[in-house]
Amino acid sequence: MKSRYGQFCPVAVASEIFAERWTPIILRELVLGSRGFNEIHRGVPRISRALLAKRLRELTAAGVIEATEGEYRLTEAGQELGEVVKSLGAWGARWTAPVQRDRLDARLLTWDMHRRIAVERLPERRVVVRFDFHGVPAGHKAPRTYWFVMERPDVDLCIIEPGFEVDLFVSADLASFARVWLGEVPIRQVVREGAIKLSGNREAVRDFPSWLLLSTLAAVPRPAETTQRRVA
Amino acid sequence: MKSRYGQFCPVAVASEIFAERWTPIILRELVLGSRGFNEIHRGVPRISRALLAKRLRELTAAGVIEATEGEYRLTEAGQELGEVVKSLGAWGARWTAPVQRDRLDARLLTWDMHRRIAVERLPERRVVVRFDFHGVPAGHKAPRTYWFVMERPDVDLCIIEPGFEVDLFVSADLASFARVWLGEVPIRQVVREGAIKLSGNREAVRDFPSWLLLSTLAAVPRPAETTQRRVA
DNA sequence: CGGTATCCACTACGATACTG
DNA sequence: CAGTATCGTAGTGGATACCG
Repeated sequence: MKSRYGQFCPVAVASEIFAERWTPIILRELVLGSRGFNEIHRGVPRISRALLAKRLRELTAAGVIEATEGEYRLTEAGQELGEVVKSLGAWGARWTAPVQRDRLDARLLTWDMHRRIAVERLPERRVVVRFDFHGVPAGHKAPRTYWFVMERPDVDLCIIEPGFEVDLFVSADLASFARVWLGEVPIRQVVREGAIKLSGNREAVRDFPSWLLLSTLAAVPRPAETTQRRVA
Repeated sequence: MKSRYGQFCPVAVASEIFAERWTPIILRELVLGSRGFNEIHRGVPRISRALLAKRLRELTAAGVIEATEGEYRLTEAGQELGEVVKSLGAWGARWTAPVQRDRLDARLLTWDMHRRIAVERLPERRVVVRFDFHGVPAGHKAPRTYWFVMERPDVDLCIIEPGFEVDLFVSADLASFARVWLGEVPIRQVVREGAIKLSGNREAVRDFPSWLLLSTLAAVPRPAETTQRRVA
């Protein structure tokens, strides 16, 4: 076992575990609650399955996760490393401009969103939402249409027509919706400006903004307007 | 500019900046106060100079550091990223066993140490300390002997005989000294056990343990004895 | 569902030498 | 001191196919 950095400094040792390609993003998935291999992969779709398996093995060997009964779980050490992932994310939310063309991916957005629905605010009956995203650069492989089938307490994400009647149609510019998701701009403002259009069942249109909890990073305070932020 | 991860998630965007090879360690040097190119390189000696220059350019482009008048400085964003470096280091101190054979490097240890001397506790006059490390695997290129020339408020690290009379001789097992440096074991205990030997001027022998401030990570609380820690 | 095996392409990196 | 230039290579990881 050769050390990448050859330093006994704990920053270097921790970096050998944490600062590998894809690893922070895999850990983010685990922090957000993914447990199965394919489930994790949905949150990191552009990693190859072979490499994902390798990274999971490495994290297991490092004692950050445990693999039992086909589930991956953060150990105690892993949960503390999860706090580092959160601070890194908070830094990104504060100091970068994450919504850029080559980063837009509707799969990821809907995958994240379906975990952040306030199920207790949903009506008792099943609610079906259909999303249509536009403003996606051509040549992108991700679908433009997604469905949420929400039946308390479950929220299922579909990429093929689920066959139920749709209660709410959401038609949105992908970049604008991503900015809403990240808390950079209030959803009602974007609806007013027309970059997000809601139609269908009257109550669903009215209540949808309250169902959607937004990213856990949406609440991160941003630097003052006067401070220079980065375009990275 | 193609995105590494193709995700607008701030964790991914921040990882594109932070979780690159060597970058956390370069940032650690900046956090600890290094400013010049060669100064930074002394704290990251195993990176090639070409790659260090490239990383510094990338960090500048990302707005994490600024290069002015031949000095690199953390920006406001960089200082906040420095907090992430510190938490990562704290995690490493808590959950890893950093002192392993292939990570020992006396250059790094002495380089870090010379920045952590309580100069205000030193005598008025110049004090010269000579370190001799043993227990280093053969084939290691780093010297075994180093000198600190301490003349308030400066502490100079030398790898060649500075020509002054030596006040204090420190002869130590490198691994043991590293453990002391990281706060894993008290210096007086290791001196008692014989893995560190102090000789020379009587007062210097007595006071040396109080001059040496230890790593900034030495004070990190470790998990309870009963909790499993990693050997990574 | 949850992976492994194989193969190949690339590129990031280290080594070395050189420059203002 | 503070880098740049050049070049060869090790190793990383993507693609594809296969398996229990």
